[in-house]
Amino acid sequence: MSSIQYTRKIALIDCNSFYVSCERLFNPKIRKKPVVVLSNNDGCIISRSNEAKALGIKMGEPYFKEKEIIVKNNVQVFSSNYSLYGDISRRVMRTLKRFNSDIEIYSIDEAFLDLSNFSDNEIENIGHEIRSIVLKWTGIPTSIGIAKTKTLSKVANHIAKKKKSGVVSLIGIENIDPILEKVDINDVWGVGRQLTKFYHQNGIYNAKQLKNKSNTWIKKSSNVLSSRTAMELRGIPCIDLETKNSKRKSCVVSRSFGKRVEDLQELREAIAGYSLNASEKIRSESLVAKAITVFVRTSPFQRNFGYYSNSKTVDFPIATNNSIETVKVAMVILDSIFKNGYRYQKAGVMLTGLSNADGKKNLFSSEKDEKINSLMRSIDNTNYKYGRSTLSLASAGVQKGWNMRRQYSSKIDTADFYCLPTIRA
DNA sequence: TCTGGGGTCCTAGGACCC
DNA sequence: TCTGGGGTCCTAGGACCC
Repeated sequence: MSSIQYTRKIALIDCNSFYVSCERLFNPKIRKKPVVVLSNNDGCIISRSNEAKALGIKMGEPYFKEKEIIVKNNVQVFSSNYSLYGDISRRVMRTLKRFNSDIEIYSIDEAFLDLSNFSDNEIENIGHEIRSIVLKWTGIPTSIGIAKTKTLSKVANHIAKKKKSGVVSLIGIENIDPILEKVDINDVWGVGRQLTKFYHQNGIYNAKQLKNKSNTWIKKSSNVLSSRTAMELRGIPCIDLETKNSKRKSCVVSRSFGKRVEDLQELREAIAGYSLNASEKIRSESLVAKAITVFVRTSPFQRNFGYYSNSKTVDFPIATNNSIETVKVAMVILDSIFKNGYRYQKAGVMLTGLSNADGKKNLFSSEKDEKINSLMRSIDNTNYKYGRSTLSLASAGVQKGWNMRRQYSSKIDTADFYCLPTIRA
């Protein structure tokens, strides 16, 4: 029996220590050294090189808690540089698309790729080919897991990360139970902290045990999502590849402040800026929002000054993406939830109920709307040409004493001509 | 001193309707 | 005194993901 088989095959391609790898691209001196990248505001550690992991530096830990290890071991530290990472990500995704246009870009550093059109016997080689081409063309190392379902390809990827070859395929393996038995339940895609606790209470500690549990029990004692996970572990596809770039349903812009903010005027500047930002984002995707939410809060970690957190949502009379309108409503909301005497740590704006903007005329459309729309377009164009926030509204402020900290930025921006690094051939 | 940001989906419960 | 049953829609909050 050597007939050629074409079973369903989903690959999960995951960039290794993605942010660290991006920084290393332009800085060969840190290639073999321990490196970490910090979250916005230099708050937490969100990417670690293998050398940093080996030192015991934990994912998601506050930077200040790991500072001692970092200093002692001369770990290289970077503030996050999202325009750089976004640009490198697009290059990686573009490269992947050459293998199949049926791709789901799952996050900045991960994509699912349908490889069903390759035969079972050649699939592992294809995996190696993808990996080496991505490395050659973008400089980014990846791990690749291939299996019949997305959940299983996550499992395969998890194993691939620990292998030198970086590629693991579960295609054509008759009995995968021995493999699943070695996968902790909390490493299964879709099983977080709460579910892990629940499964442990019920004697389920690894992926094999979940796979062999009855669906009715899972659905009854948990929910449909959990039973889908179990089905997928059995090789039955329940979660489709989402290859169509479907439009998002909400848009959030929020930041922690570089220092605590107590003054309403400063909060107003911040919220106005976030509103502008969010409006611009949804305009660029031709969306309009049905409602806007504003939230403010003090630090949940330092309650000695009292804790306060509040938010409020207001519907627009007519769905909009107009900055002037979003800022105006946001200011009204902020004034209504602001309370004096607190040290605010974070605030944000959320645009929800997004839908397509095109051709949305209604009874109340007017010439004035047209003028505003064209004003928005010219703001967007100018900002696109001359850099972010060239044109803004006065309410967004210019001082921005609350702006986030980015002490360790590599200042590399592949989208900004003046930041372009030079590369030797 | 210092603890990120941006998403999705599901469920329970309330409001409302007939 | 007696106080149904079933449906839809919306929202808040929780859990999960990266």
